Amino acid sequence: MKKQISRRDKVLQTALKMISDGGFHASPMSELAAQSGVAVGTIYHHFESKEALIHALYLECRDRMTAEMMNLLDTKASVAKRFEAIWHNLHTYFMKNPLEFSLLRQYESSPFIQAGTDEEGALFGKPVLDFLRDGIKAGKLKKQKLSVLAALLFNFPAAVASVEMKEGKKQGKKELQELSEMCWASLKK
Amino acid sequence: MKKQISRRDKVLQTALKMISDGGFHASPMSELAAQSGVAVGTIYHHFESKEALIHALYLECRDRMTAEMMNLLDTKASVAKRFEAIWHNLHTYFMKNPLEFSLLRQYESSPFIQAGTDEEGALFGKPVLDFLRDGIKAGKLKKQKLSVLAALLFNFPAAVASVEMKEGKKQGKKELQELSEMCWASLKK
Amino acid sequence: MKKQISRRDKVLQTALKMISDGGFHASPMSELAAQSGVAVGTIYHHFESKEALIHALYLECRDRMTAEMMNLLDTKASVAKRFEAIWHNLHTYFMKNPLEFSLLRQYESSPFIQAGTDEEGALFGKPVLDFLRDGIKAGKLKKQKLSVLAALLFNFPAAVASVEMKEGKKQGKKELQELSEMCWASLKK
Amino acid sequence: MKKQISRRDKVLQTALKMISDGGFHASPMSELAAQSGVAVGTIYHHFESKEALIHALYLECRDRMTAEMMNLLDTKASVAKRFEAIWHNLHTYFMKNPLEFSLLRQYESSPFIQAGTDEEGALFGKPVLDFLRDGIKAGKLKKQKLSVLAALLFNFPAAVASVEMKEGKKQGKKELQELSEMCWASLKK
DNA sequence: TATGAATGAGTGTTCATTCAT
DNA sequence: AATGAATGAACACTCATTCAT
Repeated sequence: MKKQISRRDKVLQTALKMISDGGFHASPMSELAAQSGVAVGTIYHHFESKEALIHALYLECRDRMTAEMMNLLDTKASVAKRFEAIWHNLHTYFMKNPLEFSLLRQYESSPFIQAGTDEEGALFGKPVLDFLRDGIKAGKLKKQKLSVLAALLFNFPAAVASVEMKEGKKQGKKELQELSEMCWASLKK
Repeated sequence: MKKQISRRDKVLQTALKMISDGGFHASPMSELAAQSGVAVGTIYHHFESKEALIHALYLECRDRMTAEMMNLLDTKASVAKRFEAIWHNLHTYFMKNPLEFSLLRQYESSPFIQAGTDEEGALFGKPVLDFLRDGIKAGKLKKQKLSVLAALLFNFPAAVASVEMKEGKKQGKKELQELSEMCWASLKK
Repeated sequence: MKKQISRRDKVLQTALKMISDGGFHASPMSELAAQSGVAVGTIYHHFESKEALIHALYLECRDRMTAEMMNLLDTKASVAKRFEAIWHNLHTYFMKNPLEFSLLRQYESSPFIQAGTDEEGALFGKPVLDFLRDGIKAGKLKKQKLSVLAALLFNFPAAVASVEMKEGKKQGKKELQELSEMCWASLKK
Repeated sequence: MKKQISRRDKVLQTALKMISDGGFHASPMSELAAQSGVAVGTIYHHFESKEALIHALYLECRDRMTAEMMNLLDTKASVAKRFEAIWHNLHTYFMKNPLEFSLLRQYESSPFIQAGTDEEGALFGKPVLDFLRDGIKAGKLKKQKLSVLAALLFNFPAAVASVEMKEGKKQGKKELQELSEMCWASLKK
């Protein structure tokens, strides 16, 4: 039982690394198998196809991201405070998990697979969407479409993290705080 | 002479369509040749490799985008006014050129090739960067790194356009105006 | 287990035939696969590349040639006697294995690959080189460089066999005996 | 008129270099044209096909070799003396013209083209064959087939030169003289 | 479950040759 | 003669997937 989980997870973990490094198409199943220490056939016992494997990986990352965003969130704090916390959580997640970040971005911007993505509310999980919905309803956030606000909430810190990674230079605490405030300035009513 | 240009351009045009539709890897050279109405060898006469072809395509899109952003810009207008114009120009470019938009996003978020991209000032051409630089110097824009401001300026309308396309529903004029202002609220000092 | 060996050997055998007939470059992998009754991918499962396959084939032929040369050799006979036996063995090998002979000559005179060839003593295996070395030491063979003597020992019967094949007419026993003696007259001290 | 000759010769000269370096198949016509400073089409004005070009090149080399072999030959000297002169001439030709040597060997041992080779007496031109024929008739050379003697006369110094080139080390004068005598010991009656 | 040899359609790329200029 | 853009069949090699063990 433990072996099964371990194998499946090892494959996903290796896949994350390979795909982040070189993209979907530079990650052949044979190589994935070799680096994971399992046989090719074994991967096909756990995932129906390469596409299914990648989709599973995407879902895992997405869920981890959502979980991280809501981490340690004081549900009684003001929308502004919670927004700030979420923003930093998200940015931190990106910076601490560059592989997952890379995968999420690749997946989002690729015409690879489109079906199934918007099934469950796209990019963010329910908790985040609820936060945004409530914020609008409470008159604290701009009255734009939920999907638009969500996209902005994702892309703002993503753009920042992307630049930091590309330039190999992290933002200072002060700049980061300001960036969080800039994003808030944009979305708040 | 005319034929040469025409062939090269036809290939680039077809490539844009194919790649936007299905991604880099769903665009075989043989198919590209067939759809372009030229022989495979002819493509290799104009581009050293598939990679070179895609890079050339990316550069063309990038330059067109930059040109569109600065279109009809009143250089004497205030930074706020010019910002607004640029924002709308960019958003309009995305909406009117979904193929180029898709390619730009794919290229940016792909681990495909990284070298050579940041050579010439990355995402935007010089005119746009000059505008941002001047805005900071004049105290009208936030004092953040140029590359960060540029990334935000790109990703904000991109996120909006992306949602519009995904949902197949254009934003209303009023919403769009507000979104432009939201972005400005974020970057202005 | 048996199947594996059989497949690999079938490929090598077919390759020998094809390459001897038409040369390296008239032997496409696809055709080799077809004539071997295996899939293209299967060849690549056994050999890293076409070059590797050819090199493996060369090494096999070389080893078979060396083995044939030393066949039934009376180690107590005089150098002259053993030389004669070796010469005839080699000539016989050439005549009985025209495909291998052709491949060896092609490989030797081709600028195809040079590295790795002289690693193990070049053209002949150790037993033959030992015979020559001992012959020199015993004062029975000319005091020339080992590699030169080896080259002569190879090329003399090779030249003879080559003419026989080209003209489609085998040498008579008497002529052959004289040719062997001619070669000995050349190398003996 | 001068231009024509010059162009044709430049092409042949470049082809000799390219083919010696990398073989027939690593010498594309386009590259040959580029390195020769002419257009591809121009080559096809002078040679019917790549094969024809290579054959022309082979014939030129063969004729130069024959001419060199008979260079400064004292027609009144003994067969032995003339043999020695021819042997050294041939060896010198090989060493001084490694490109032509390489080409001749490649051509000879390749199943590339076979027809047309034995048309005119194969490897050597008439003067050399006449010398051998006369030597046999005069009872000074072994009574073997002309083609066999010719093959031996070619391959002996060729083998020597080949080793010298492979090992990057020329033979000393004394060794060379002995080698010439070894060859003579082999062929003389 | 696990294995990995086998498959073969599909990929990027090459290159001898042609032909309009 | 000379040019070189254009052609497209042919090539070496890849890789998602299957299946007998």
